[in-house]
Amino acid sequence: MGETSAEDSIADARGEVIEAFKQSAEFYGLSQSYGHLYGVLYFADEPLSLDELVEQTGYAKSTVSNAMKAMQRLHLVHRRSIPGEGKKAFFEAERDFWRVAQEFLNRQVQREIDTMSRALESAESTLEGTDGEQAQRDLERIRNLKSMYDRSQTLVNVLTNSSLSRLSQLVKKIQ
Amino acid sequence: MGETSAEDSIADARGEVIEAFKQSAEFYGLSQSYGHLYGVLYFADEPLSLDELVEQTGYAKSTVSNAMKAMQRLHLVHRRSIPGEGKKAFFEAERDFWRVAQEFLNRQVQREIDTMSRALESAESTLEGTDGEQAQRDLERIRNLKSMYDRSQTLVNVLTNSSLSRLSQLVKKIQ
DNA sequence: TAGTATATTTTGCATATCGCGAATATACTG
DNA sequence: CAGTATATTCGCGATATGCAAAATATACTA
Repeated sequence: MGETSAEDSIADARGEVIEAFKQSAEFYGLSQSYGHLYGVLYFADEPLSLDELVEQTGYAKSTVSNAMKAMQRLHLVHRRSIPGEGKKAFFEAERDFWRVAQEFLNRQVQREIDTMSRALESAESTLEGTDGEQAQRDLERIRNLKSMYDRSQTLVNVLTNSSLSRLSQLVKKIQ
Repeated sequence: MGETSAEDSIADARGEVIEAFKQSAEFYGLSQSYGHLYGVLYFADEPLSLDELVEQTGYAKSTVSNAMKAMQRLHLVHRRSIPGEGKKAFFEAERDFWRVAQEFLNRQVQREIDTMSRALESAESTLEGTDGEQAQRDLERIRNLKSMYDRSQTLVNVLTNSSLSRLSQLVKKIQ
């Protein structure tokens, strides 16, 4: 039985976590490559360039470039330029998932809620002057939806404006 | 200028809401047809059969059948059989989104957290006996992740075990 | 301002997904 | 247990997506 070198242990440990990131990426509807690239950045000690990411993952440069663009939009990675390094771009992982979640709630989910709320308000006013049983039933269902979306809106506001520690304390209380 | 009939108003109002459902479906990574079918069921006064759904949406029966199967898995629709109607299946929308979200958290998200937690624990024990600066840095990053996933686990537990009204009250207090 | 290193876009291809109609399987009825 | 109504699966064509390699655009440097 041979000894396991520190390098091997580190590679093994990172490999396991990166594999889990790949599965998570798939779970959230992203392609596995995002999880892989995110994982490499997560363990990197300093920001990595496109070429370094290509070298460490084996993906094509275009793949990495597109992934970086997409993950920047999701606030999963940040772009940094390093003075004296020319045009070269460097990327680092956002390691605080709470920030990522807040940005997502604040932008994407907010849009979803807005779209739905507008549609519901419009449908509501369409039916408000309409008589008949069916119209009244529809109106009630629309108002139910609206009140649910209003509650969601409140929840999103709270989540995007509270710190994680504040929420953690509250969660503890509930439990 | 002609008067708008009650039927037209109802159709218009439903159309707007269903269109918003289609966009929502896309937002959550599902195909638009799911949103359309869900919307039709949302406004239906009683459970609808496959054929009725085909008639109201224009999709092929196989499309509707597959969509119902998928949405049942997501707890967005429920299957009901009506006594005396033979094999015929009827579907109704789950109108309480909070239930849908709870089921999703309880099943899918729980699995995601479990997978990641297992990977992190394994990686942690791989590195626990390893010396060296890099191993220590990795170990700390892994432990950070683990503590974040533990907090998520707590949050999921709270959300899946609390009623919406209880949570709403708390949210009001925070705000 | 020319040169060079680098990022981004485009292209082509393989693969996955969607919705459809036809074929098959299933479960109730008489 | 045969017949029939119904649901489900299968295979197809069209469309979209992901990846890699090549072409183009960009920004710094000397």
